[in-house]
Amino acid sequence: MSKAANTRLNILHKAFELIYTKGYQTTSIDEIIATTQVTKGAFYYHFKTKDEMGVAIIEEILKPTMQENFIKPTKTAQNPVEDFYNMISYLLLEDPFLQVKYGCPVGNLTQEMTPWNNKFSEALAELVDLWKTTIINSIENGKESGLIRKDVVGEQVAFFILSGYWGIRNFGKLQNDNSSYLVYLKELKSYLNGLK
Amino acid sequence: MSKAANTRLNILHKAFELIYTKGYQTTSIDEIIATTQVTKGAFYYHFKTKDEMGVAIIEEILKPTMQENFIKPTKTAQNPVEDFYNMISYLLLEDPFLQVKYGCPVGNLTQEMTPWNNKFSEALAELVDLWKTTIINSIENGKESGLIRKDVVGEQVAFFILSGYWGIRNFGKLQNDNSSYLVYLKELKSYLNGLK
DNA sequence: GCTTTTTCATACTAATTAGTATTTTTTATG
DNA sequence: CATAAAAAATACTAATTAGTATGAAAAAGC
Repeated sequence: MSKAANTRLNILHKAFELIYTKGYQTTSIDEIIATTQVTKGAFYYHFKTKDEMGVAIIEEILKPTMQENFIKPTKTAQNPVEDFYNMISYLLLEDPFLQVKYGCPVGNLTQEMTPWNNKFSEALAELVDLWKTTIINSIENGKESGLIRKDVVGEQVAFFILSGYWGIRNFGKLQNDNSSYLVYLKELKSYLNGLK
Repeated sequence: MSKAANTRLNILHKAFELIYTKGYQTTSIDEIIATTQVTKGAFYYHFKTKDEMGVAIIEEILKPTMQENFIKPTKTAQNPVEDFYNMISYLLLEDPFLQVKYGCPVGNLTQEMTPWNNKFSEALAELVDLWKTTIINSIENGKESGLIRKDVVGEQVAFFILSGYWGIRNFGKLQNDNSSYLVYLKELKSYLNGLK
């Protein structure tokens, strides 16, 4: 990787971490360049505006991460019900990057930037749609293989699961401990079993 | 109501509307006093800081509203399953103040202010706990009257319902139309029926 | 009516913000 | 090596921010 591409990625990564923990609006460019040890000239060489950087984070950091962690695994998936539970459980309890008190990066950005910034909205909507579609496909597969009831509606379940995930992430932020996660996961398991 | 108390409430109401639509951090005091037609002197007479005003909004605007709309109605509740559905459905589709594109005021504030502002966290946690407890009580009543299965765990269901609500509100913001609400509500009904 | 306290108005400050203008250094290319 | 282009460094600006200092008007108490 060229040195220039490296500084660019460095900015994106560090900025993402700051934004994840502090929020987008309250993370200043001065703060970003201070933690990246990059000057303002370099920053604005790579990004025309702060918002352009924000969208780049979504497309170049969040999207690939999601592809890798959520989309790819379902290709080799066997049992949708178990897979969904494991996916959510992993994200809530085990993912090494995500922290209870900071919530879900995608959820945070969605909450903060929509409906005021169209570029953000579009980039985030694309992400979420990708995830949603993956879940729907998984459910359809499950219906064909007989692991899921035929009358289950994939889109409904997808919205239900993802909404619950975003919501409980917000509860986690509020309470700053994962006890709510544990309670939630029990009910999620019960709900998912109802799809069989 | 005295004139002073009136200006105070006026500030709280207008500020709340601005914060609901724009977010807390991006709503400036200058903007608040401009829309309220109140001077900075008056503002800082009533509130020592912006954050103090923010907490006052939670306690003096959001809390009473929630009491009136969520807590009170359950006193005369008959069927928990139907009541939950109607409550969420009303909030999503019919409440005259709430708008799809602006999400849930409590959810928004939680997302934006936790875990960085303890005062906000505490005030919000109190609110949410109130709502949660109400749901749990309602479920216990339902279990006694035989409308809900005995093996249903109230706390789990409460978290599940509230999480879903917060989450789908975020979806609404993202898409800026209520189509996701409609899909979500169908699955919610299906889930709630499973509690019978 | 006079005084005190409450309530509000005006003008300011110091810090922070995103972004720019300009120059310098580094890298690529012939 | 020479030159051009890419990448980065420095110093600045104009606007916005929360909050303050100080004084004036309104209301309350006697």
